[in-house]
Amino acid sequence: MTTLWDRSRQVAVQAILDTAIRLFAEQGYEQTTVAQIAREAGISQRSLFRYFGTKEDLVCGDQEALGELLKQTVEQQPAEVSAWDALRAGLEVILTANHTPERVLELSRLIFDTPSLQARYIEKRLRWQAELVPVIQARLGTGIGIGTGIRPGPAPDPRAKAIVATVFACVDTATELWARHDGRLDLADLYDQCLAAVRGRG
Amino acid sequence: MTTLWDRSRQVAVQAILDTAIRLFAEQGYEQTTVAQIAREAGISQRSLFRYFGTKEDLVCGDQEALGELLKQTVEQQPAEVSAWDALRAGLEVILTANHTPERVLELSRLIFDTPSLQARYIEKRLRWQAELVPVIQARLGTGIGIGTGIRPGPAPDPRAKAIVATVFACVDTATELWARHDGRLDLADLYDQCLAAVRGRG
DNA sequence: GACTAGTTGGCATTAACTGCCAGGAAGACA
DNA sequence: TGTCTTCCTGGCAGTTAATGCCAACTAGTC
Repeated sequence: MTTLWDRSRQVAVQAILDTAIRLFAEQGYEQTTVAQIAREAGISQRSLFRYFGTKEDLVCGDQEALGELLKQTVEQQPAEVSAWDALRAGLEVILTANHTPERVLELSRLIFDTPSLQARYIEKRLRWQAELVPVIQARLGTGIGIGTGIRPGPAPDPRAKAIVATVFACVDTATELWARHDGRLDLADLYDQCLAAVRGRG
Repeated sequence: MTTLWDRSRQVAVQAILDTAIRLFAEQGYEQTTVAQIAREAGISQRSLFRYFGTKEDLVCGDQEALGELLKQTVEQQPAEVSAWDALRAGLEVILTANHTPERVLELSRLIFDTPSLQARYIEKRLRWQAELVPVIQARLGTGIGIGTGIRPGPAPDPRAKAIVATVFACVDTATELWARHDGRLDLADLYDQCLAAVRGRG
């Protein structure tokens, strides 16, 4: 059941978010203070920090949910799907599950143009990666029988970690290019090109 | 000519660095304040911030020079060396040009255990990547003749960017694994394993 | 209509920085 | 050697993000 508190909270969150992104776009991220956002959104600074733990969360906040969605999608791919294809399927879902392309573009530009935001974004992304590694690890274990023995000792298997990191490197590369070209190119296309350049097929 | 000012500055920098890293290792990064570092290093807080622009620079500071070295090494590889091999050669140089392995290990652990440091470290690394992309781009242009046309218009070529990003993703993966295993594994070996997992050879 | 529980806003505080200015030490020059 | 310039240092005040605490408030409960 959706209580009035929930509703008014959602309204407040949306108002804060709209105000913040508008101000960031107008004056830049660093030049906008949290106090100003709170003032223009009609809320106290203290409450703003209760909704969004940090200023950076105003931009990269709702990525936790997205990460969860990504992980579940990858997990639910059929067993015969390769690790690469499973990850690709997950990314596909995230792309379409996103907000309006305009806002995504706006946020992407903001992130790639603001070093501190970029750092925070990467930090969140690293958490996605860490969660995905065991999923990919499992998928690798069943399918292949390479010499890289998976001993149950301290010997690590870097493959899953490397694959996940590479996929995200390509996503990043594609997204930055996409944002720098104002979204006129096809993001999935760019990603495929990146992966082709790396894996040498295509 | 090396003036006394230069010398005493180097001494001060070293003292600050030693104090900082010791304290970080003892109490953790977040739990250590800049005021404490300054006090124990016998310098004013104001001067500390003149030497190191930010607290994070105390850990990831001297990477600018390393980035330059990396770029030059890659650039100076013979023309017939592939992009991948050129990058690998550059990494090899950086590894050996590093400080003592103990300190590298200590710093790596610190970085991988502290989210904000990890993010900042990657941010610095992104700058290396950006500088390397044109170098790799040139190397790609001469050697290969794939259909991905390099038109001199707004159409971007994501290949170089993707390759560089992937190489660094593998470096990261290998370094983290290496640090987590207290440096008992061979870093170059781990890197090769990562790349093999990604490119599907080996 | 009272009671509980969750929410909000103000106040104080901390920690990372930054600008400003006075004082001091290094180096140049007579 | 004495002076003068130049650069460096330290202290102080101020800004900004972020956190803890407490009093006032308000939605949901009985």
